[in-house]
Amino acid sequence: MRVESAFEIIAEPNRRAILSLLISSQQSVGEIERQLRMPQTTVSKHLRVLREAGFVESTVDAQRRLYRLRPEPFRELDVWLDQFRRLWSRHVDALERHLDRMEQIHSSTKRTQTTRRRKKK
Amino acid sequence: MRVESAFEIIAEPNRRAILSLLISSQQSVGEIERQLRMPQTTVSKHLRVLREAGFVESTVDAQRRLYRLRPEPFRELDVWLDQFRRLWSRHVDALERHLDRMEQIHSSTKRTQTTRRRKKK
DNA sequence: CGAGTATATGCCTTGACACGTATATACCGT
DNA sequence: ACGGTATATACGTGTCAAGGCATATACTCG
Repeated sequence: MRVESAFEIIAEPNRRAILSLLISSQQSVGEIERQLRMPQTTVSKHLRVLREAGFVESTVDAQRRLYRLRPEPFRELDVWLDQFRRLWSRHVDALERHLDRMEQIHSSTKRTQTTRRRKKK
Repeated sequence: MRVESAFEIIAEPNRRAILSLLISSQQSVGEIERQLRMPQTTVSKHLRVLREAGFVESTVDAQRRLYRLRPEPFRELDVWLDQFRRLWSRHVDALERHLDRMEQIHSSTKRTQTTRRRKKK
């Protein structure tokens, strides 16, 4: 059982689809299979990978297994991504400043129904 | 030039290392090479992938190329991850409720230096 | 122009992984 | 206990990408 990083896990499109499916509520393998039009063995294998990586957990319900999300690995991803958050917020600020200036420049002329910018906090 | 999803790009550990390096400031290929102790061709190839995926951009400085981060792909990742954000905040809430109850139960007994929970919004 | 430096690219090998097919395991209702 | 349903696993195969090595390109300085 290899220890793969959360990043490698979510690199696979089908796995991301499964994860997104599970947001609404827990699902059985068969339900996932039908909704994603994916062979059962494929679904089961991806679920295994997801389970071993901690993205999902399952409980037994008769002959079904119900899979649901677990938060931890998502947190890990978020922590990593957080390093870069300054990056795009800075960028958005710059964009807003730019738009504000444009608005200012044109404010004397025609006042169109431009959506109001909210002021920076 | 294949169009790979941002997820596949960041699945590679060396690429994540490069991205993290570039947070502080733009760097030349040689600087990256030295800091990450990675062969130059490897660095160049990863940079190519990162550039084609929009994670970085470069400018020419004599015979050097300076690479710096671009925000867009990170945004895309954040948007995806955002779907799951309810998940772990819900989880934290549940934990807080639990701890609150524990505190309540033990409030009559010993009042330890447990870090105060902030009240839920 | 020639040597040196910085970076990019092409080819090849190897390993990982996603998928299909077949099969095993487990639980249900009758 | 048996047939049916639900899920997991084993094996073989094709694909693709990362890395090593060699080489190409481009710029600089003397």
